Amino acid sequence: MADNQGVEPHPSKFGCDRCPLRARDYFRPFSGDEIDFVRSFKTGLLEVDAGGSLLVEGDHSAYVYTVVSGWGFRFKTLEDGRRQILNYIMPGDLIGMQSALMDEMQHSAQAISPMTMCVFERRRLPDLYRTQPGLAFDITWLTARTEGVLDENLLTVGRRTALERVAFLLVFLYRRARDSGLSVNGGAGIPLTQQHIADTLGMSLVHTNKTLRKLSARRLLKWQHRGYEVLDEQGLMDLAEWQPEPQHPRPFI
Amino acid sequence: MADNQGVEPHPSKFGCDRCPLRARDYFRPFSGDEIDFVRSFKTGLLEVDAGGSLLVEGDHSAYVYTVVSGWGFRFKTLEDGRRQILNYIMPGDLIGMQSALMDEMQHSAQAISPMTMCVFERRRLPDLYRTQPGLAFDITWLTARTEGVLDENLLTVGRRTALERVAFLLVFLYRRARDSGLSVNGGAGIPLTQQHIADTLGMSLVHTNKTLRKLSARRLLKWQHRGYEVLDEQGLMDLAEWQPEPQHPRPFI
DNA sequence: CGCTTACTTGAGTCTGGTCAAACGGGGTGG
DNA sequence: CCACCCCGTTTGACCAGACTCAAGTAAGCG
Repeated sequence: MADNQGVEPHPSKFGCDRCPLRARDYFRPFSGDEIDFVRSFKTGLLEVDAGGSLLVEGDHSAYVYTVVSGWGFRFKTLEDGRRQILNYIMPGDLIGMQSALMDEMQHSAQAISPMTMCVFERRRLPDLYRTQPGLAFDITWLTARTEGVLDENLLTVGRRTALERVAFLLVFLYRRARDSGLSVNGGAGIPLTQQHIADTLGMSLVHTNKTLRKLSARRLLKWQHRGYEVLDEQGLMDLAEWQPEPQHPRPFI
Repeated sequence: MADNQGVEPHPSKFGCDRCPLRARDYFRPFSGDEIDFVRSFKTGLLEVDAGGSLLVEGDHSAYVYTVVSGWGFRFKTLEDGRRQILNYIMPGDLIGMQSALMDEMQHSAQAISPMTMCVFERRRLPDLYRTQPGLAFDITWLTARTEGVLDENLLTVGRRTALERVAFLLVFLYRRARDSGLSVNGGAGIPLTQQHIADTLGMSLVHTNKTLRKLSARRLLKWQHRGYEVLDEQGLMDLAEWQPEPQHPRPFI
């Protein structure tokens, strides 16, 4: 599983100035001053096993995290156990801001693969806003981008058909994972189960399976135990009536 | 309709120091310095008729807006016209940040009642981040709160039944409108059509109507032309398996 | 008063859900 | 090394919640 990560598995031995994320074009470069601040802001590195929980609904966490490697998802549940996956978390993502701002976490998050995250203390956030306007702007940017993803997910779950939904989710994840530096050989490196897909798209497990089979029959993708292979990226995007927004160099902290 | 607004209909005659929003406990107070900045940041006041559009998908708007009175909604559409309402916009909400950060608007927004909004130039945002960390923090706060609302909506559309969905949406809107200072006599002041509800919850118009009827039969609410009356707030919340988060004094700009 | 928009209601259909059972591969203890 | 088990996947049969179509009613507006 370690080769799913696509980034150095032990980033702890690097300072922020050698952060493995920084090496990728996908992310925006920092000024020296910013790196210095982030280094002082960072209080540790957290490693979580696959399946481990990152955030728990109702918690009052004192930390926020930036994902360095691996991936997971955010979700909410109803009392009777119905679960809705909200979005997926990949390297560069900042999580836990909600509890930092609202006191209490209103969702949970779980690791799908082993993950490592940089840990920051929330009580130092005001400090960041006071002295690092550029980074503060980045935090807003990241939050707004997540909002955009949620918008699209809502459109998907609310208005797309089952076939369109699955097509959308799988190309979307494939592209985003690729961009984030998670090594995805045609999607095969994405350790999803059909239950994840079902819970993301508001569908039942059985119907998800049948829908995947239809996509296979159309030669758009191939499902394989805990993963899939994208056979026709454009075909999937067309089916989902979706075109990705143009890329921007993406900030992170 | 003017009495739906619940705030002074011509706030243009006030400076920011007498902003009608500021009078409500619901919103957090500003420092004198902050008010001065916001006053200089504000470049005008925009009035939009009911049904008018606030933002258009694909636009590169040079402005962001704070809603002063009235209300509307954000939405996305698929090429064939299927529409998904993402969330509702009420006084105190900041809209248009997405285009400010991503260049291009990825959703549209429309007024449901007549609206007035304060207009700010996006090019001055870096200025705000540099000199007003408190306000910058507020912007992040607002963005994160919208994200929380979207999380809940996604749970609703993905995992709640039709009856639970409608119950959820209508108490949620009722409570939030009340908190924002929109005068809602039991919800009757909320000028929604059943089509709005359908498009918010990912349901068809016909089924929305039948579901509303069931809620009426249970004496939880009463629908009346372009609006509704909440008869049993707690009953609706129970049915939806939803409890609101505790209130915080809410920032705005 | 006539037009338009919003709401209602019934009939019939279908997408997607539930239930039930079985398969297959990887891991583990004997 | 093999038997067994578990988790994830697959398939079929049946059911139901939600959709579409169609038509009619009611309420505001000019």
